[in-house]
Amino acid sequence: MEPTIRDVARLAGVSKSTVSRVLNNDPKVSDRAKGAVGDAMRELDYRPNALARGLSTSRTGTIGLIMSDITNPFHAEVARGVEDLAADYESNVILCNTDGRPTKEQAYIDLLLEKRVDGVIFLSAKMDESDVSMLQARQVPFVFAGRTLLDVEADSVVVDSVLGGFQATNHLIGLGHRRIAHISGPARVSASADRYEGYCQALRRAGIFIDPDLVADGDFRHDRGYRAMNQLLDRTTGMTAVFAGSDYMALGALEAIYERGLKAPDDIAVVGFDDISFARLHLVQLTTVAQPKYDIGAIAARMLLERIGDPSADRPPQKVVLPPKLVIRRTCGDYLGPRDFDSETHRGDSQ
Amino acid sequence: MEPTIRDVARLAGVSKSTVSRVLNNDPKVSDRAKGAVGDAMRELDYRPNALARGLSTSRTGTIGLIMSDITNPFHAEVARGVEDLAADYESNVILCNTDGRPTKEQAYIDLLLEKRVDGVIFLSAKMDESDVSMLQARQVPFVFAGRTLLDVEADSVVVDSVLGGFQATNHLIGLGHRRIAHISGPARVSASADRYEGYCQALRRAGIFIDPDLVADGDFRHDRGYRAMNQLLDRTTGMTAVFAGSDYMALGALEAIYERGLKAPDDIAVVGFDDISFARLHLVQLTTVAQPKYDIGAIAARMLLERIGDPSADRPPQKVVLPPKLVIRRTCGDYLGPRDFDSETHRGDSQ
DNA sequence: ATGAAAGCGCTAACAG
DNA sequence: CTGTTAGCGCTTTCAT
Repeated sequence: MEPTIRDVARLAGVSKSTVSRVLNNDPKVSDRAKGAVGDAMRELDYRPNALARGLSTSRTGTIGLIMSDITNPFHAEVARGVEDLAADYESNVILCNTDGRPTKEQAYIDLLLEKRVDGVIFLSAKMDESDVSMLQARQVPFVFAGRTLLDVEADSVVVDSVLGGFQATNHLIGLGHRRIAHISGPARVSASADRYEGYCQALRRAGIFIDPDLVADGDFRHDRGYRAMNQLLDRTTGMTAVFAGSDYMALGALEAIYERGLKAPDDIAVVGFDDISFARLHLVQLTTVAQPKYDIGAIAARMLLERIGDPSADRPPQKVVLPPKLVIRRTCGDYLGPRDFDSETHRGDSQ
Repeated sequence: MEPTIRDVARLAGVSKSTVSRVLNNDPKVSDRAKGAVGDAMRELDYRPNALARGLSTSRTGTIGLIMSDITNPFHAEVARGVEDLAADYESNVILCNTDGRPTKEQAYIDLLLEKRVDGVIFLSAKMDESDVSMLQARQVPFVFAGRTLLDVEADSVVVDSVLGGFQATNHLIGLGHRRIAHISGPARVSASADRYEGYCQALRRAGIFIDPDLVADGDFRHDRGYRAMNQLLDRTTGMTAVFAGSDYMALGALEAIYERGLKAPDDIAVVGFDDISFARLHLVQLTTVAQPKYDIGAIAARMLLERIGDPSADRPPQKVVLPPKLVIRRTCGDYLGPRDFDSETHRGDSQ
């Protein structure tokens, strides 16, 4: 059997309480006792039972991470940030893949509640539908990473997608493009709408007409990017650039472009969104709007763990907005107009 | 406060034991009692406390997943398999990123032991150094996914890397290539040695001299693939194909090839290993040896959970070897020689 | 079929 | 500074 606090106590010649005290390094224990207990622990290779401890403290040192799919590189990166920070706080994270299905999400929430996690982080994409009511009822803190639920009071950390869309589009405008297409993300996802909004803002500011024919619906995924680009190529004329709502779609768009014997950036300039690791490959060299993926996770985790740290401090929900960053690579081509200086600045930023 | 078994008992007018019995659906409870308890649970929105339960049963329904980095697409895919299967067994998985550092790994093992996980899955890459002695001492079952520890008796699931290396090289030989280079994986990783061994076997079988000048050292990563390819290009002559130990390195190799104005497959055919999602992109179309990533995780998890299921059954450690699968795409070019039929077969296999 | 009671391993007042 | 005593919420004999 595993040694318990009791065995340690007996071996060290003290009471369980004393052992417990050194375990939680209570200042008021004599050095003598501390030493004896330490020796005993080492000798027995004692390891406190987190279950028992959790049962009496009702803190488990575990948080849940609910996301649609860890296989998505973007999510994986965020998860990494969460995990690293949790480790700093001596907490563990339980992985929950929901595939975006509410049923699965609900089942996981139930499980996490049974395990008495200290809190949970939501990383799914949909802007509605998360049933956090159970968490609220049980007073389990939670934070949203990468999105917010408008009608729910909760911590959240997001990146400014409107700004990102603006940067991407504005960069294209700065390069001299006027007929700029957009391949949007899935409906019902706030990031989609925001990126489109940024696109519109940039166009408007430049006094460019927003042509509905220039926007095609996508869903963030590769295939739809490919199809959307083909539609655009078929239906519009004079298009010289496209801003895709995600890198995957931008990749799909590039394929469609190449398939027609066109070239990027010469014929069509392409800008993506996310900066997944493959965008960086020389083979691809995709200009894109980078999201601070790791930081999204790390900050979300920190917010959560801090709140767990002192539940008494009844601070209001915080909303952290992180800035995206334009990363200029090959697929958008070189600067054409007179504002070369600006362009250089951007380029500098991105390195 | 959270409702407990006691509250349920009181409300249902039965004893705690009875409630516990329906919780574990013990057959010998009257329907009457079962109904009353069920009602009470629903009314109170009762949710059993997994900590308390774990404390008395010493089963937590949680397993640990130790890997170097979830951000690696290959690992993420395996993790997904693990998680899905754990969910089927109503277990949760705790994510542990070690970055390959033994210190971190050790710290995590300690933590998992404190949390009293039912078992752990190792997914790191190094073939030595895992300190599983603590797990053995505590009788905590564990399995290795993607590798084995030679001197440790444990379950493991791996793919036949020798066969994979053979398939890749043999395919190239079938296409008429004779001077085939290899970019190896990191030393100390069994998969590296195995893939190289497969390469040698194929060459030997075809009666082709194994030229040391044709093999360059890599580390599975992109940059090293790029550098290794450049070295090969500089130092050797007549090379018409290269088998890279990983897709990332193959991608790097392709870059080096393109940079010199050469083409794949026309000038140099390239085959990778892993079949990460990007290999499939039209932009890349990398011929590669696919590993059943998801299955590796799923099978490892199933083995572990089955063993946890009945610890009494003292079955000997199992070693599952999964077959890799050659996926033929663009970077290896078309079949040149007379054995067109063979080639078609391969192509059929891969779809 | 059901209840009473003793634990599981730890923490947390409360005395001293 | 240290020990005693109750729990934390569940399972599990052992009676009945």
